Amino acid sequence: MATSIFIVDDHYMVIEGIRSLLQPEKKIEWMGHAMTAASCLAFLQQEQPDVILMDVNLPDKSGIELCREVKEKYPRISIIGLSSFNQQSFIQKMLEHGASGYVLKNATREEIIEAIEAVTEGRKFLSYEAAMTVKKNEDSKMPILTRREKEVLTLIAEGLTNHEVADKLFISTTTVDTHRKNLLEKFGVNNTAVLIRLAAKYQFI
Amino acid sequence: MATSIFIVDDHYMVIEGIRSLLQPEKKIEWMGHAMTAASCLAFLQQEQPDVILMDVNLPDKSGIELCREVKEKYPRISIIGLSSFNQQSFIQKMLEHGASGYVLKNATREEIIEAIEAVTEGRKFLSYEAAMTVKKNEDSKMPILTRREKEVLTLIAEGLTNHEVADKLFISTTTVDTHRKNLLEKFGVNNTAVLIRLAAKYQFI
DNA sequence: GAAAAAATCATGGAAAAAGAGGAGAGGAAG
DNA sequence: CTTCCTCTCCTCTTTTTCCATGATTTTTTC
Repeated sequence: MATSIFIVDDHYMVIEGIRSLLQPEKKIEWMGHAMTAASCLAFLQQEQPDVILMDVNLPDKSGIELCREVKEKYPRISIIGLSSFNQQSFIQKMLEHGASGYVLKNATREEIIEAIEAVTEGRKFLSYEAAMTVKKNEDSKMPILTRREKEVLTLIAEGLTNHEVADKLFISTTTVDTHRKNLLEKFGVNNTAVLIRLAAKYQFI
Repeated sequence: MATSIFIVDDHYMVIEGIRSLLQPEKKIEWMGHAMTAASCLAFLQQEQPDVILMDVNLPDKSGIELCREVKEKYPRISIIGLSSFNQQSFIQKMLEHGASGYVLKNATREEIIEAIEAVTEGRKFLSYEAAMTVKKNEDSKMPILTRREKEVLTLIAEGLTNHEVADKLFISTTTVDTHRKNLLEKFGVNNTAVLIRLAAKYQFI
């Protein structure tokens, strides 16, 4: 029995690429595609595929949100996340919201087919590189910040001085100074410039 | 006479998608693809296509850099930038480094073909949305920096103090201070934190 | 070749951040 | 109950940045 699949991605080239890759595969039946979350949901009211390949970045809604909604209404459908960049947080969130797998857009034909097979059998599938990213980022230099440190960091990035941050958070200037020093230490840097650069890199701000 | 094209993109699905889209087109001859800047340059030593479709994000080198290199060695080749997100600075930089056009990855088949036709005729082609982005951002707040200002900004972002920057550039500390002040003024901010945040946003660093 | 822009340097002062060190209160986890 | 973490607060010194103002030389641009 063939596995029916549907794809949601706002990039025409990617849709076409996947279709072309899966064309010769007899075990896979192409049901169509949607370029927005809305049209995906509209389609699902008519027909339900076995598997949805879903981009994490959609124009009208995040793939993470769509993932949650689809799983809520149609729990039988397996969802495979699809992303061009290996952002660990997205991967994590897709899986938390019911996705069964994750493949990167530079995946090979074999990898996609393997992912589809895996999820139809109820297994999870993380493409090698995505798995590596999860791993790499875990032991990378990205520091773990406390709630307060994130608040302070955000305000620093907005240009507030220690004194202004202190006023805003109703704490002492010296406390802000301590948080700031801890931030510098956690990031392994010694001034605001590099702190903000890394914070931007790690998407804290 | 057919136009020969080559594609550089690290996403297999995109390569496959474009190939599939251009397959029926008789006027276009598919020469092959590369997934890294290095293999692209290696290919070009053997054969030169008329047009290269080039992703701005490559694993080993930025598309902007590759663009510059290719145009330097093979000025006859037209380059079309390819990107999934419409970041104005990338578009701008690709064009500054010799690209003749720019299409987004959600472009339609017609748009890609039109882009290829345009550049072979020596015209520039910016896909509608990309053009909109350029326009929108042109009258945005992105400041225009001088060569020296960019150098100073980069070093500040690396964590160097005015004194250290001065030593590195063989200029006086007061000169660095002046450049720094001008940077703050051009960005319309009043401290390093916001300066670096915006610099990161505008891809200066 | 004149005008504009960029790069260079300076003085002096106020504000802010960085560096070092210490310390107490409260909560979570073992 | 103790240990660890987070958040809080403090002093003191040094370094760095920010602000105001002005000026000379070199390079671009028209």
